[in-house]
Amino acid sequence: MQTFMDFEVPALSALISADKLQELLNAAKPISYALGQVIHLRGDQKPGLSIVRQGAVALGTMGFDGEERIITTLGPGQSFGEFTLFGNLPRTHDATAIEETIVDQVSKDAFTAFTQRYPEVIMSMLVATTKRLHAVVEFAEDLRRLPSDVHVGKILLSLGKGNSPDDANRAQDVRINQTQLGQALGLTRVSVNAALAKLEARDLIRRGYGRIQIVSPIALQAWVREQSPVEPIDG
Amino acid sequence: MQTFMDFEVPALSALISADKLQELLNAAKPISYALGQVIHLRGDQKPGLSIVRQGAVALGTMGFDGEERIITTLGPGQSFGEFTLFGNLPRTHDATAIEETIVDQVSKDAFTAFTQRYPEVIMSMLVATTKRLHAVVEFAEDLRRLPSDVHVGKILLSLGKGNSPDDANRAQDVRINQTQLGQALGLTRVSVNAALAKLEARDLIRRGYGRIQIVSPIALQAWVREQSPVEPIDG
DNA sequence: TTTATAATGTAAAATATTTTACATTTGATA
DNA sequence: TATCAAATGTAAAATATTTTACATTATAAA
Repeated sequence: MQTFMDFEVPALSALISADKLQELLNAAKPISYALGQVIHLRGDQKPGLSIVRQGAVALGTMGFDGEERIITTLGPGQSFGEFTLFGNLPRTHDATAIEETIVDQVSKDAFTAFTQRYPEVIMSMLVATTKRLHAVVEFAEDLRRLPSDVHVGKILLSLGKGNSPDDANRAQDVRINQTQLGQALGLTRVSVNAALAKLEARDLIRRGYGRIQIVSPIALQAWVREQSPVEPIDG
Repeated sequence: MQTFMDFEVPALSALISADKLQELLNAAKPISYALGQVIHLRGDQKPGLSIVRQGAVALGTMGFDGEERIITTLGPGQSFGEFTLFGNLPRTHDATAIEETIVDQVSKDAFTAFTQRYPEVIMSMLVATTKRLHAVVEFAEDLRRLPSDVHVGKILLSLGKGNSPDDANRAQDVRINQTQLGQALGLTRVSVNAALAKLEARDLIRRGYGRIQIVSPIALQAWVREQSPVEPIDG
């Protein structure tokens, strides 16, 4: 599923074995949501883990203008709500179904029972959370230090990685529009377009409709490194 | 100890009981560092948990100009290196002793043995890591969305919180200089000063030498909320 | 194919931020 | 106290980014 922050939410199946995951799902309550239906809002108190079974969920926050800024979208197998479970925090983002969606809702008690039965799951969660923390720390660093064109290039690389098999020399398509890219980076569409124009002038990317082609991932990466004050660490 | 990112590193003593912590320290190797001595550099591979016993350690990264950008400073009882333990990542920041310092170095093996003996420690780490993740996610959001004066005000509040007893109406001193504040927020000193001048014009703060006085935390907080597109969630 | 919508490309004016420069103030310390 | 280094205050020019506006292009749907 397409995400456009450079910290991805790992699918639960990457953290928990299939049979354990099934057991967890058995303890969950499936709830259906129509397209556009709100699942919960930022600030909501009810803790629990939400696992997308079918469809897609957008996580974001609403701005002054009443417009939703989407941070990431989650597909089948992906989950959200960890902050409410482990951080004792209210929901940190609005969640909206952007398709016909079924979400398996695991209560905090059910999840606690599950981890008591399989304590090793906690370590898996810790590893995943640590990696996410690292990715976000680096992202925050980039927000503060990178010029916009370099940052645009860098995030394109991270978005491209998930797509095709890793042939770093072959051109790669990233399906994202410039408005979304701007929201991810804290820039307007106009600035994103200008940044992309600069990259295009160097023949590193090509602008398309709802997509951007990375001409050569390896070349783009080399240029980004050259422009970065700090050597990137791959998560 | 003074930190100036809004995600603080909790002291280990907040996560582990005193006797267990002592046991962990017994398995550690104390190493002394002189003022200015480098403990490790970003990218270094050797995993392990480092616990400050005495003195102070600055974490940061070096820019093009060769100047260190300090992200946080750690004092006695605080630790660093979790990314290498749980994320299997190299060191993500340069660490430098900024006083005569002793660091207890716990090897990865020693730490693994410790968590096997006390599995509940893993949950404590997960809770702490989740809270830090949440704080950094919100911080990244602020970097993208808040005008500089609002962001400066917000970070002052978070820095002030750690100081005096919580009398939200009494004036509060934050000991930080404008250059450091700028590094934390991705702004230059000149911009920070301009932002502070705006806040001062509203009588929300007063600028000092190496410090900033929050005239009334409650008033500053109200103003920050008013200017923020999203209601803050307190971690 | 036609039409409507979404998305892009770009220019110009308005703001915001950085860069550069220099004077002043503060605090530490000789 | 006198001196020095660190930190602040501020102005002006140079850049970068946003805002606003409008034309063009691409895609999906009728």
